[in-house]
Amino acid sequence: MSYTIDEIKRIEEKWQKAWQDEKAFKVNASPDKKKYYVLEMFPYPSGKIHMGHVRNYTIADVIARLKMMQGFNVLHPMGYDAFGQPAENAAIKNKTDPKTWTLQCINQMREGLRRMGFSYDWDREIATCDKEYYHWNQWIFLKMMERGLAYKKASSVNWCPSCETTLANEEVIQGECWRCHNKVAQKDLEQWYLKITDYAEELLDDLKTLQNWPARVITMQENWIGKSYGVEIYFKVKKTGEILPVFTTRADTIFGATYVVLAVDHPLVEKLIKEASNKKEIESFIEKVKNQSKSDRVSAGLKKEGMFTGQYAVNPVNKEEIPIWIADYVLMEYGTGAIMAVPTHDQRDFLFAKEHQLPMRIVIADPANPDQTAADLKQAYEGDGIQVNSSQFNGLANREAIQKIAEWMEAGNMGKTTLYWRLRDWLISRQRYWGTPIPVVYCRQCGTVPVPEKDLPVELPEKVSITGQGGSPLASLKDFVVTDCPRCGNIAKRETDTMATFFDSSWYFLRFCSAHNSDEVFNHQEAHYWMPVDQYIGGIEHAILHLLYSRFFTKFFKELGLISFKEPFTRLLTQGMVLKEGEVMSKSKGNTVDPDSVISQYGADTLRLFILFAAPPEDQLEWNSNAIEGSWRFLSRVWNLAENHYHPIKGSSPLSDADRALERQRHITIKKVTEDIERGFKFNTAISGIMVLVNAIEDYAKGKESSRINQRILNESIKTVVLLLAPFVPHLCEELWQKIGGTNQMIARTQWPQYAEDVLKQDTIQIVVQINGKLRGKCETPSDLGESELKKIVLADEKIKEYLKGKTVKRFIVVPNKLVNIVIGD
RNA sequence: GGGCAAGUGGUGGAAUGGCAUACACGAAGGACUUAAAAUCCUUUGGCCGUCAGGCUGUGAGGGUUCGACUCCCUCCUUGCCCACCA
Repeated sequence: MSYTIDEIKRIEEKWQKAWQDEKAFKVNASPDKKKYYVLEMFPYPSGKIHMGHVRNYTIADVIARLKMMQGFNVLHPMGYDAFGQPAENAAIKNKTDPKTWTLQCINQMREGLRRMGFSYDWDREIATCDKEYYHWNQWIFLKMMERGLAYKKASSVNWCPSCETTLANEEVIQGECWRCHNKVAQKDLEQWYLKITDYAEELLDDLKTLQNWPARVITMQENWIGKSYGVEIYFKVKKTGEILPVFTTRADTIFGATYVVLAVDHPLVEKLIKEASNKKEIESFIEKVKNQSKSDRVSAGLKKEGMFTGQYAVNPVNKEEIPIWIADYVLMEYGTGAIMAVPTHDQRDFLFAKEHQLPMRIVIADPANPDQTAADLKQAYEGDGIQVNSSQFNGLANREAIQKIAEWMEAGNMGKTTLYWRLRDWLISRQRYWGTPIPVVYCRQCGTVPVPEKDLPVELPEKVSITGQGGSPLASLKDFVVTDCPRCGNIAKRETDTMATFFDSSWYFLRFCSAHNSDEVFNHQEAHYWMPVDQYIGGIEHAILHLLYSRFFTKFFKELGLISFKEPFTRLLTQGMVLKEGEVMSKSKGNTVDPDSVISQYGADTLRLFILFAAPPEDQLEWNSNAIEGSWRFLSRVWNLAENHYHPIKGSSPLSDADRALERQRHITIKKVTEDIERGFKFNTAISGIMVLVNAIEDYAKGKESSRINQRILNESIKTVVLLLAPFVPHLCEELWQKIGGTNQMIARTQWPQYAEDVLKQDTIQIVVQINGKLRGKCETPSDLGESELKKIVLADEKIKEYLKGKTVKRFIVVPNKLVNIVIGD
């Protein structure tokens, strides 16, 4: 048979069917076998799979298949993150309902995944919109409620006017909605939160244990959690004596505080401006700032607006009376919502002070500019220096003073050292239909009552008409809303908000361990066997959102005693984006390449090989429709080798140099491919290594190296190529293995090839000779020579002699079995 | 404004202290063919040279080293993340 697309299609369909019929990748927890759990971030089912999915899942599949061949019991499941707003939008657009639309997308997606030949245990397939799944969302929510971790509070929240729903802080990217990119507004609402802040310390500390996570993901999470040590300093309102705490990380600058600024929504503001002569003016300023969206505030940039309240505060360290202002650049969400302003040493304060002609005083002398005065400053000096104008602390290095001043203030009740976190509680209620109903009932007598576990799941009503106009459609469904109070039996109202879909995806990796268990959230033994996930693979865009939430849920399950580990994902790989003409492939840009069209032209194997070969997995990948030809050509050469040059024989014959060289190349390649994948996911160089071996086999088979061909060596080499390629291009390799493997066993269940160190060794090697660091020649020498013998051979080399004529050898540097460098002078 | 990553042929990329450009794409020339496609062979960083070979070369500049794409410092450019976080 020749290598044609029709033949490839036939082979790929044949093996996809065989894997499916035989449930080739179905696994069970068996404690006597070593396990390996490979997981990719499950897709949102929005239609067909795209190139990003292909890349993500191909990487995972190679790892899964390699581990299988290495004898591990490999769990490699797949499911769908199926709740969420796009389904509602699509339902409106296509005049259908979200469930119908979603299930149809799932079917399309599953077919796309099947066509790629991924090694999933399809018996564990889950979709979060199934009530068998969201039942357990509700159960988890109840457990959190029991422990006070799920609670409802009124607060200013992020509100996306276009999605008409609330958003978590993590879903606001640069002031915009992560999904629709519209500006996010602030709104006062009563909403459900999860107390992720209770876990801030643990979430931060345990990042240290994640040795095999990309450093930048760790850094992003650290910054997001944002632990900062500082001092809460007790200023006093002069007139009333009320305490006004401000937070600072720079206690060393306390003597330079020349005014105090409050956020416009600070609780004290109303009182402070009560008797102000320009009260009306101040109030209208407050209104204006309150109505600004976050992104407006940021884009307003350096211009800082504010007003004087007419009141003064007393600085506890020197009893100085300084004015109290309100301004747009101080945020109620962080610290105490009030700051001491030190314009000489904080750029924001500096700009504000210039704008409003407020006084300044230098308290940290810039060592490069020790005599400058506040009037000389063109900008705030934020660097280190020596304390000045700071009473008894004068002369201290400011780094030291931070600590000393904090202790002194604490001792004198002027303040206390404090810890502030940037992390906020997670807002999880959404005013949308297509999500998990929050299992809570509101009763006039009993208040907020959780739905009892035995009444779960609270089912999401179906065939609901969605308008997309304000609020959850659930609120208008009388049958849903009106219920009996589980506690007193009187008539009561159901909660009509649904859960954010990030709730669903925060624990799905545990559900895969017991995918269809209807009695419990997951089985303890099964989770104990499979978890944690050994290798997790997905996009960097989830560096904070999903990966932080999942870590939080895992810590919560540990507290419940359901699991015994602290972190869900041992190793994390974040794959790069797929680009076309330098831009990210996306539907909105219209620059997508449909995997299906590539498959019908070249087959899934070529697509898989190309996407792994074109770039390292963490880098961006530029789609090049020419370059894919190279992958096709390579596979056809492998095919021809197996078809035309593999001939079973019996017995063996002595080896020539050319035979030994090929055999050595075979072992080198096994070593390289195994290490490239395992040590750094270097699929691109692993593949290039196999290409090198194929090139060598072709030369050998064509008689380029020697006129005599040793068929046994040739056969071994071809077999090795097919085995090494099996994780990358599984369909082709299954087919070739059937022809040359000499067994009926699937290649997926065949042992990964081994290499022998002694075959890698060479009797003679080439030593690179440098003179003063420049390449000047090469010498054939026996391996493992000592310095003196090596020196003898190298210095006897004719060419080297030429270079050394009339010079003195000053040093002779040897890198064993590799290189010598002769340092010469005149 | 802060943080992180990256910068290597015409292109994707390889080499992480020791032969710069593996592997592939593209291009050029050749073989086969009536012709084309496919396939195979050869060449392919730049400059000089008929060859042998020489010089030069990894964003720019400096440093460390016998030796630097690799380590350190300064700068430039690009990408990503965070951002009035006190």
